[in-house]
Amino acid sequence: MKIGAVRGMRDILPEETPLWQKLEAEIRAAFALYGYREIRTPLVEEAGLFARGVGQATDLVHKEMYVFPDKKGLTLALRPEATASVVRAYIEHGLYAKGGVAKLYYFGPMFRYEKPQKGRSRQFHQYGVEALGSLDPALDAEVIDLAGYLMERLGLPREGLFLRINSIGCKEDRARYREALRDFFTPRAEELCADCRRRLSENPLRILDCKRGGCQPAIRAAPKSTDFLCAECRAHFQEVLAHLDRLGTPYELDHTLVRGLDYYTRTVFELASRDLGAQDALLGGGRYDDLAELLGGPPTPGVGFAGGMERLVLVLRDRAELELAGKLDVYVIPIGEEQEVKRAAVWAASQLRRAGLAVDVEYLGRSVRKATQVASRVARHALFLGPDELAQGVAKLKDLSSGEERPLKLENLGAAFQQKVRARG
RNA sequence: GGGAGCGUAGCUCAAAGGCAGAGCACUGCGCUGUGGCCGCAGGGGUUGCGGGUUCGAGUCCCGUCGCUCCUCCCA
Repeated sequence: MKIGAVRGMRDILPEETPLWQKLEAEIRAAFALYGYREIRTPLVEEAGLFARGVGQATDLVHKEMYVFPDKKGLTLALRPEATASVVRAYIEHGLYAKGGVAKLYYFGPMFRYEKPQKGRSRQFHQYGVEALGSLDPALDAEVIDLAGYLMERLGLPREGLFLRINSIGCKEDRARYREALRDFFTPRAEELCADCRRRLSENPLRILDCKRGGCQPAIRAAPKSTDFLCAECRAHFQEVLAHLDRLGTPYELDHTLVRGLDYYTRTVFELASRDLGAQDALLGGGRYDDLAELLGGPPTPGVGFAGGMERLVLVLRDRAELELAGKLDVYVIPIGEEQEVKRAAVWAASQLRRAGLAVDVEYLGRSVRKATQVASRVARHALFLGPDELAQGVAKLKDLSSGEERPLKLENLGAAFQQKVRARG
């Protein structure tokens, strides 16, 4: 092996790209139906955007971010997620001044320096939506409904999925809750793992995320964030759930769902698959009502989610009955060594392409038999062109499913082909 | 960051210290210029990389890189 792809980053080969294209098309279509329009932001941002927006203390920023200086000494970062970029662009271009709710969606690679495993790589691809400008709990519900609709549209059975939801309240609620957790866990510190004892001082919310068996009894007994919601946040959350009930969306209240990014407020949710391993979250999101202000813009509430393409591919690959082969219309096979013939073959291919047909030419000098065999695999028709045909001004067109073969005048070749094929129905 | 397993042909995998192999794929021939089946032949490899032990290493040891999975975290 001379040189290979960088660790945690992989090539998506032509075998797989049709599935990716199909998924992208479905996702775009679903987003469009819910009123979202695409935004494309740079892959590179000032590192400070994520430090401030996502949170300096989060794993994602202080452990997993690709950071590098540019030639002028600016500290740049490959984006580890897109919400901060989208909100930055929203502020920078004054999209709030256009009034209404800004509904934006994005698509593209993200970068996190992590140890690769199933469903987790260093360059991965996310799709996501952000709805900026409204506090309405109906919008939270709509975003969650969009996530559910997307999964339906992709053919993922509802039984294989589950929606976890929680509310972590506004900034003030969270401060009170954080203190309550600290008060609760401090006397029980011996029951917690080393990581959690560290979290106790840094960010007690994250203790709830711990998956270690030893910590579970304490976590189960811990106070719930929903018991610390102010009246407004409580009403907001209840209304979100009421909408979900009305929409017929099943969900599980999960008091340990806090998510790892600092900007989240109020509603947080995760849609996970029962068919994946340890990395089972297909998409996750929530509300982030303080983010725009934190990044120097006007106070603007927002809600959205992000999903992982690779995980979608993992779940969908096996059940892809999608006929994605994509055969050529014509495979042109020049016969013999004569340059005159070869030139005519290349010319014929060019003519057919201009008539809207997908065409390739035999370039490897394989035997006619072999070339025909290849043609039958990759194309619907073979077009034979040798010295005899050239002398008569024709080529022989063979239908590779029926075996039927007919001469085709080279003059006006594209039209002749269309006529021939249509005549047969 | 911690742990476990695995790296041999394009792909899937054999070779348990002694000649690096099979199936599939690829190319040619049987069939001179026409596919699907069958038969025959052929091309292919620094056994991930580097070191060590040994008369001899794909095999044992050390290191390194990569992959897979778990933990952690998250999409």
